[in-house]
Amino acid sequence: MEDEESITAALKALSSPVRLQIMEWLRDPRAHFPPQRDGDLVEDGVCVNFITAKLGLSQPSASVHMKMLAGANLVRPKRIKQSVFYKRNEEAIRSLQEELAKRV
Amino acid sequence: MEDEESITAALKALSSPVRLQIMEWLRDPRAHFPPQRDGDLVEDGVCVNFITAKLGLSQPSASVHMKMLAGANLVRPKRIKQSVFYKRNEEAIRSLQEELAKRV
DNA sequence: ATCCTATATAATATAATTCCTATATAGGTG
DNA sequence: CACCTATATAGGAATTATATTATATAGGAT
Repeated sequence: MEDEESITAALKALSSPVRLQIMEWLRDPRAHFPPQRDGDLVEDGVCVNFITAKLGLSQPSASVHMKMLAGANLVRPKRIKQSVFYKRNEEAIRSLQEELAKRV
Repeated sequence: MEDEESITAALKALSSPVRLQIMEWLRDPRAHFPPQRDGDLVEDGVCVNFITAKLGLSQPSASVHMKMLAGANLVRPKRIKQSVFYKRNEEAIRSLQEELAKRV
């Protein structure tokens, strides 16, 4: 059971074409990103650096987008060495969809 | 199959607490709105006038919110006499949820 | 320590959202 | 027709979102 605030935060996070695109990419990291040295694409997540490059936005913009997705609990960050890797939070995503089915 | 634009439009429409609330009310109009003279709450939809009153916003603000929901195809307007009645578009809502399950 | 790479934060500009008041339009009623 | 009710549109103010460049911080490598 989520409160309305967390639901609208998640919906707002997803209502940007840029962030929706990121979420889609993260469903199948191996299909969309090159192999990484320091973290496994699937196990650990995708390095922000690669997401930034693929987006074609500035590094700070990408950083903020990822932070918003993380703030909505849709992805989770993991720091390895100097890099941050983002991975989908499947449980929270499922819970959002359930909550959405109840309310909308 | 919906295109990304219609999905993000729908998500944006739902990512406002006000509009999410409206969508919830419209799930069970009889539980949330008084009986109407000119149109059946369930068959025809809920009169904008009642939605406006329940929201506690100005009439133009309510009008714009409803227009956004309608623009995202989440509700459908029906004009009877001088009033407009809004009803959920269950098919489009289901289709959005399916599309969301595929992408997010 | 110095340098390099990766990410975050600050400052800023522009655009979009959300609300308001005032006004216009559309449709009935007397 | 004049008038009333219901809804939409226009214009404007405050807030939030999205992007940028410049700078700060964090961690490794030389």
